[in-house]
Amino acid sequence: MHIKETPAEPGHAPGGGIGFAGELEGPLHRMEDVVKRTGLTPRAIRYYEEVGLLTAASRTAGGFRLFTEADVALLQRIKELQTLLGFSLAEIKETLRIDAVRAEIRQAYEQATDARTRLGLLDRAEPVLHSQLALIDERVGRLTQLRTEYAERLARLRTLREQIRTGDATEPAR
Amino acid sequence: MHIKETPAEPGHAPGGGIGFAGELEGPLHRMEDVVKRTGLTPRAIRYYEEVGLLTAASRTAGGFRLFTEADVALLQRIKELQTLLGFSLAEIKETLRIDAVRAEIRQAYEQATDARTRLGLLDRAEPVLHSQLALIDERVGRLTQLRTEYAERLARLRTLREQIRTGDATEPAR
DNA sequence: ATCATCTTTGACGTTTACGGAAGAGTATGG
DNA sequence: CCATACTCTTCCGTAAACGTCAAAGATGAT
Repeated sequence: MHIKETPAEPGHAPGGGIGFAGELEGPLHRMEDVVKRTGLTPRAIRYYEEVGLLTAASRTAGGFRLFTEADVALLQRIKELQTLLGFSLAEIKETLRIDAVRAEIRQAYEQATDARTRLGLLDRAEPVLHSQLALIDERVGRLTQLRTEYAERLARLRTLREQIRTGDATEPAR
Repeated sequence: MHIKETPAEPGHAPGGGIGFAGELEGPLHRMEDVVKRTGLTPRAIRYYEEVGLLTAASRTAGGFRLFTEADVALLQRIKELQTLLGFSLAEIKETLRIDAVRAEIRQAYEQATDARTRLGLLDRAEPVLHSQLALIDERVGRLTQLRTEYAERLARLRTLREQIRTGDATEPAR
């Protein structure tokens, strides 16, 4: 599954030269670039690969990792799921697995296996998507509520300040 | 700051008897009650105190912690911020610190010194509230965006399933 | 060929947020 | 007074998610 091995062309002018027809999988990026684009550290990226969040990247003849554009996107997604939703890597892995199933289904759909299998996959994928959507909704709800609180506080604070500024103090004199 | 030391009346009938006039700070709760009401563990609660999320609770003569109703509310808040918003304890601490500052300013305001002092306090409080609001807004924004993605995926997944169910395959025949 | 960077694989260290057990003391119904 | 249940502090352990060297090799530019 997944043919992805040491390619022949590692470097290929990274910075302006748009390769003419002939490339099959787009440009590949070295660790440094990916680090810059994702804001992650090399260690983190390697760790993600280690725990199976990414399929092992292809390598140069010397052993340097080469990431595809899809890898970069995946890493950005991972970071978002982590920081925005507070997902653990395990949860993220599950999420990505669902995505993979979705992609598989799309492919399988086109390559048509049997309907029962596809339905089974869909049925398993849906509740997970559902629960995640629910989780997002709940979080948005709570955050919105919290936001309202803070906004009200800010408003009151400003009102107070204005009152003081206009000399409209609670106790004018004694 | 904060007068809060070993009180004289620890037990005082916890479960039905509403104390008549005379209590100044409401009923105090033992660890077990707090645990039941918050769903937290004693260890976690002690840990929160240890890292300064709560001001150290008062104690019985023997050293048992006694929590106020405010403590319980705070613990519930902590749990919410943690599980629902995915805040780290550090972030929660910061949030609570802001709240404390706000409360302090409110007190100072009510105890009214001169107008200049009050204005100064308000001016210092505002940017903090502002940044908190901005943080929440950003989070809500990203979450909403993520939500849209998920909703779309779910919709597509359902569409696919329906297509399969109705036998509406891509290739009807060859 | 050579130097300055990068990258790799270990391997061990660190932080966060508690869990769990030990040993001792406290609270309380009977 | 006593048994039983709770609680205290202390200290060690842990799982997750990397951080941080170290030693060695790989790349790219000069």
